[in-house]
Amino acid sequence: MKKILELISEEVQEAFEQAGFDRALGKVSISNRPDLCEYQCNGAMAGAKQYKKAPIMIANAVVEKLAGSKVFDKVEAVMPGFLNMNVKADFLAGYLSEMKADAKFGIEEAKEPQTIVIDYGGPNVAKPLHVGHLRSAVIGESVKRICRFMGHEVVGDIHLGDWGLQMGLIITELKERQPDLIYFDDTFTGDYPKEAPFTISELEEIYPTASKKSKEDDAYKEAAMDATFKLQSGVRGYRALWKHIMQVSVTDLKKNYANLNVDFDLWNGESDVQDVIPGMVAYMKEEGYAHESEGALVVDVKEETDAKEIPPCMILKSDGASLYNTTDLATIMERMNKIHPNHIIYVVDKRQDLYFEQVFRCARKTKLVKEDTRLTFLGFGTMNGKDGKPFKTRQGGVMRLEHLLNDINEEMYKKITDNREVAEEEARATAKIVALSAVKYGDLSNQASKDYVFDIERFTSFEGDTGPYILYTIVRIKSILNKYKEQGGVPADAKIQSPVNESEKELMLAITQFNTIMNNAFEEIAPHKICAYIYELANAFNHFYHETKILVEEDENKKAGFIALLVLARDILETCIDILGFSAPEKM
RNA sequence: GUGUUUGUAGCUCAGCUGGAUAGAGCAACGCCCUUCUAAGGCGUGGGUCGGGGGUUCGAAUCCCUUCAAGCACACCA
Repeated sequence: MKKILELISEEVQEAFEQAGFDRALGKVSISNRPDLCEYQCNGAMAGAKQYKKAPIMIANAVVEKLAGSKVFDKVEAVMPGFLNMNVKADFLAGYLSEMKADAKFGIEEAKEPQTIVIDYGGPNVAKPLHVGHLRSAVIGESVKRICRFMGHEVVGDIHLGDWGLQMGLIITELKERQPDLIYFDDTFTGDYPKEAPFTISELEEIYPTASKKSKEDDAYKEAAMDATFKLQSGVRGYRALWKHIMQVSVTDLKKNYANLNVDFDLWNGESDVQDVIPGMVAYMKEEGYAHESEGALVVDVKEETDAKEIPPCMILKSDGASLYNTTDLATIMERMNKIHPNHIIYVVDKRQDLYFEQVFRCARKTKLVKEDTRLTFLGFGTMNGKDGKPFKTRQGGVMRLEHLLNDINEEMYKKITDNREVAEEEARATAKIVALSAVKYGDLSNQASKDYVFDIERFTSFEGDTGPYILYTIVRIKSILNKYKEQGGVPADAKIQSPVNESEKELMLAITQFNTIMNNAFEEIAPHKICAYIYELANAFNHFYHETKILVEEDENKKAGFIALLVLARDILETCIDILGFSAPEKM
């Protein structure tokens, strides 16, 4: 269904045309002076030059044509030429009724659904997730849900760092510790054990140890590089160990991501494209895209319009080894072949901006992607501590994601039990739900591209622009609806009525924005717009709640109208938070 | 050095495809619970939109310039 602004604009555009002016001038927007009106149109001022008329003259002429409109309650021309209008109560009620009857509250799904791949620039295996992985997961998950809600096909790929030296390091360290493992016996031809010879916590300790040793000990580093080479050339025992590392890591990663309510359709990684790299490199050479430079194989990607020199995109290092670029390009090629995406969105740290610019240009130049395939770099900013510097533990180390989440759960639990008597188990469960809203809302309510300050105290507060405040509002609505049911009412049967007071009308107006907001959030890939919207909606509800006695209303018709509005408000709020990637409890 | 991003209230942030008096939240202060969750609501104070030019009937928003901070700049990812 049409957005309310479209409906209103059409009405005003018609009036502009009837008055002898260009239709296009009749575009209506939400009023930026809510004290004066609900909607405004500035077209009269924009058209003044073109028609050599004073703006107010044009505005007056349009007002005249709008007399008797079925949409507007009030239309007036104000100096110097603003058109101010309020909509009729029954028009508004009619619009909301339509929204309520629609499965997606008025959102029209894309007529030509696109296939969108989201690349989370995933974590490295065998390393615990840390706070740096939070944003990619949280933002990516939300972007995925926004796109899906708008009717597109989305494939989320975690894209693990599962190849290269880090794997060689782990294997080397394992060999130091357990040289007798059959994986290191070249003469062994039987089946390797199913169980990995290490646990996740050992693995998490092995990598940093090995990494440190390799920096201090050249022979060790040599050994690690050799192990990497053996792994990559397919030595059986090494491959088997690699599989164990992968299996143990991925199991752990899945558990951690599940706690964040984040999941991926594909658990691909760098290792998945190794087989296609030689073919891709050969292709780039044959077609003359790639050439040698300082011993390395590169593709030039600079353009005349560049304000600054963009270095070439390196395909192979001078020792012939592949690197991140190679893998990413090969991944693009594979995706084009297997998934045929219209659009690939990379949700990665914004510091990789230049790097991705190179990769994208290279992919276009070498025709790995079709001309109309969109490649988007959705770079996100750093998560800082209260001091404005990158978030660290109290000791100054990197904070593990698991610990961060535990801290917040704990904080939330404390708040919940401080506030009222709740059974232990229920308090824990509620704390977990609310804590997740705190983290995700805290992150998503900021523009993705900006750095932001992670402040547990602020995020977990029930006051202000926070996740818990949104949940509290939803729970409040649910509570009223439950009481209504206890009284014998059936919320689902209630019909929207015309608003009976100002705060109800304001709530209704806020609800009508859903369609516009979702479209904007999708177009601009901007989850923070949804946060801003639900905050406004929650405020509108709370205001209405305080002005209006709902359950004690004696006029049953009016009461049903309130209830219908609450049902719609709840559904839209819950839809929005679901799109943001969290949910509301029944009680809190 | 080059490029790039950011600079809005004491703090954390919206607003940036130009429109009327620049908005929220937190913090401060003051009201509102015999009434559907007061984990709430209402209100008050607080701003050279980094500075300076320009374009425009109109600029936080567009352009130029300047200052400050962050980040990036081919064999890491």
